[in-house]
Amino acid sequence: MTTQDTTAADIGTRFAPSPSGDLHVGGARTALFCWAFARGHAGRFVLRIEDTDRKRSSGAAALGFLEDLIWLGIDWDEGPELDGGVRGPHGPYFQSQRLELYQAHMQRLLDQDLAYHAFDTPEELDAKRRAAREEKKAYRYDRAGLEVPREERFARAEAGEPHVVRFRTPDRPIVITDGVLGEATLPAGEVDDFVIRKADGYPTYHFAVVVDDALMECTHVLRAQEHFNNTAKHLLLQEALEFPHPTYGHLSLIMNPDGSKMSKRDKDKAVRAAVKGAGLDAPPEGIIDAEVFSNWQADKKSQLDNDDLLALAGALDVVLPEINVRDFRRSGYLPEVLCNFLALNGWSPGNDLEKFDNAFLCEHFDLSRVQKTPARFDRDKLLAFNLDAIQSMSPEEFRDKVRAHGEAYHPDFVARLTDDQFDLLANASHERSKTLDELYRGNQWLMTPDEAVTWPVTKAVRKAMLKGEPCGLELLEAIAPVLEAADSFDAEALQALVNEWAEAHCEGNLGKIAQPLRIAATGGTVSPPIFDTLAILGRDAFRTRMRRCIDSMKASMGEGAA
RNA sequence: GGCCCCAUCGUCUAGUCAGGUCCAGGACACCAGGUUUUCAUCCUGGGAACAGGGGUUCGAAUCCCCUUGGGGUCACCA
Repeated sequence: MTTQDTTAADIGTRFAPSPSGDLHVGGARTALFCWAFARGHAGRFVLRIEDTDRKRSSGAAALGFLEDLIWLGIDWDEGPELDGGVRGPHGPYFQSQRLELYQAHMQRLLDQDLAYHAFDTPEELDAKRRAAREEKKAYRYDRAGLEVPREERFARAEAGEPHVVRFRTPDRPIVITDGVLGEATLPAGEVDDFVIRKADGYPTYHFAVVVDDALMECTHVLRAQEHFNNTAKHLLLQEALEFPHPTYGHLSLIMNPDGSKMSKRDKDKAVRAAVKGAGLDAPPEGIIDAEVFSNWQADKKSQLDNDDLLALAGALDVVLPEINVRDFRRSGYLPEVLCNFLALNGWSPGNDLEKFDNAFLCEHFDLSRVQKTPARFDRDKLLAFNLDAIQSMSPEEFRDKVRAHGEAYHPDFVARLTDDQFDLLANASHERSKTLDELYRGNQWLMTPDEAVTWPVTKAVRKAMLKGEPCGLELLEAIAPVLEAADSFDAEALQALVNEWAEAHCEGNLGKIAQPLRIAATGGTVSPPIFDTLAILGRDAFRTRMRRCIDSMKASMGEGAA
């Protein structure tokens, strides 16, 4: 279990997900650790696609998660490439393309009676499983298949009778040695004669993983803790096939803050709660298909596809919990921050150090410091890390990154602004940005045409505009001509101008006039610093808005009095 | 339910393997002040944990046992 007597060049790790368009954060962390371990030991990092489930892997394999890995900064030495190519000497890297390989090793087991054909029907097995459940006992396969004589088994299989192949599990305790958890012993009888080839001829996960780890020379297998008990099966298979045992390391799961398992279903859950809260029995106009919606409502276990979920969440103003790497990217997290934070969930370098980059992780990652307990995913802390990273960027770096993010996720927003406006906005938003997405979510006032801005009289608006003597609205009317006649409309000039005016008219209290101006410019009370806000908007747009605001406020005052 | 594993502030964790320097350190969150033209930052201070019970030992967060709690797993899914 130590790597002391293995030379660094011999080390190989792999990340072996089933094909999917999205990478779950738990998977991302597993990939990150496997990658860091290989890189830190001058080893190989292999990417393998576990697509032995024909039902789930229907059609062309969706390999969108490769993009997620690349975005995170995780590269691989062997495996499929994004453009459809392949690299590495141990291919193919899709298990569905390695069937002959499995078959050859399967035959060895069959010939040696280490495995056998079994003809039980799924219905028979189901019945036995149910019976075991009713007796409150763990189900174990009863070896009914072995009651058929050997010759007959081969003959019937040869004749094409539907069957599976089961591994003949030796009747003895199994010791699992794990680089993270230490040693565990499963009592004899715990592992039954598990299926290694399905009726459709495909190997099961257990068989494929053992053959491939050996053939692809994976010396270290880091995977989720849900595989811990499977390791016993894999150890047995390795012995039967005379393969070496890799070093195993089982990583604890990543949980929600409430302790439940982090799952894509959480997104549906959040939206369902909002739908229920809003008392909706049909989708908001034009958001998603009504039939899709009602089917989704009828079956509480069903899941909406991501675009529908996003649309519905947007309409209901709920924030979806980020689950996949893609979600975090969309929310404006930086890849290096996500890696750092993911690594910190389950590993720590010690010495109270918690901010580090991937290079550091590669250099220092080791199994002995991996946490054994499940970690709850704390988005607040991730957000704080992201804030720190954004604040340490140069203005140029922030502008470029926030712009790239906008072009990907808010193209209409970016298109609506001139480059100068965008740069002003980026600079004004930098110090208050926790994510790359906030600029877009927080500045919708820039997206509204000047003639369409409205001024709802919220509590904060009432306070800034209508309270005090003189009230904000009066001040706004007083300063309007001054601003309209301003020589220059850049932030600095405006600041000088308004400051001077405030000196004369508000006893130097800038706050008295700043909020009315902000409300006039944006329709609300939140925006970047006021002079930046005005400068970004520009003189003409601001004048239009200010005049309309004054009219609107007067109108609502009239209503209030009536 | 059977089996396996685990257990430090609300959360992520340092300290545990080589028992004393730990009436337990850091970070996030929280609370109280302060800075600030809104929001967000930012600054200062504060509360907050060794799950419980037995041992071993001069001495235990650290070693052992039990209880409790948590997680995983019991498919022709991976």
